[in-house]
Amino acid sequence: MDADRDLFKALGDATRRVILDELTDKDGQTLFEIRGRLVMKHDLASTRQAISQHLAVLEQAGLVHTRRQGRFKFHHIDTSPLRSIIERWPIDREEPHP
Amino acid sequence: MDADRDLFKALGDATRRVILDELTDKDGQTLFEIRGRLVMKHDLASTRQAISQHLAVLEQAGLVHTRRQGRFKFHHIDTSPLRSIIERWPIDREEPHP
DNA sequence: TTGACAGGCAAGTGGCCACTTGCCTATAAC
DNA sequence: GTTATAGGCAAGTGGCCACTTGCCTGTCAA
Repeated sequence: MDADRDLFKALGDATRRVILDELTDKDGQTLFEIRGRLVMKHDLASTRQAISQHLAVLEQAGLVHTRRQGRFKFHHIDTSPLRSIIERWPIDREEPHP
Repeated sequence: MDADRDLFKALGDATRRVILDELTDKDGQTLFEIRGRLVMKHDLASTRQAISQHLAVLEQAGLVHTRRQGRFKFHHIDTSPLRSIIERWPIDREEPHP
């Protein structure tokens, strides 16, 4: 229940959106890989714990699926929940000359 | 700047999402019309002020445009900002048989 | 088996945000 | 003019949430 609440809550944070960006750029990263990218490319000095919690929120929203392998946990993006947004509020066709 | 911050903040509240639903159903409503619909159809006993503030947030996000006429102010939905979402994180093509 | 590495659990804290409350402006009907 | 209607401005408050902190579990190499 409350699937859209989880979805929009997940999208509501800027750091989580950047995480989705990085997973779009390179899917299947570990927590530490993601953290490295946030620091390098986005000057986001987040704690490991903070990012871990962000990933949990993204997973609950169905935007990220995880896969365990040994002591690694790989994170995979899934954009299909976003479809509910454009289905709920259809986007007007682009009109070339208004 | 921070256009997407405004956008996702606007979408982050359940009442605002219902307001977008109602404007999708019937565009160009006044504040009191919207309030009436929230009470009737969604059992949301919100104050006029609360809804007014919600509409301001939606307007700042570009999801709602307003038009004044006499003492009335009509609210029009604009879903085009939503396009940035699916452009940012492309939605995978639906695969009929995985 | 001992240490390093990848990740998890849980309590505490500070800031943002939704909502209320009270008062005010403007248009229109009587 | 007087009254009702439609909406606005601004300060105060409570709750949720991002983030930290401290400690713990599990995997692999040496």
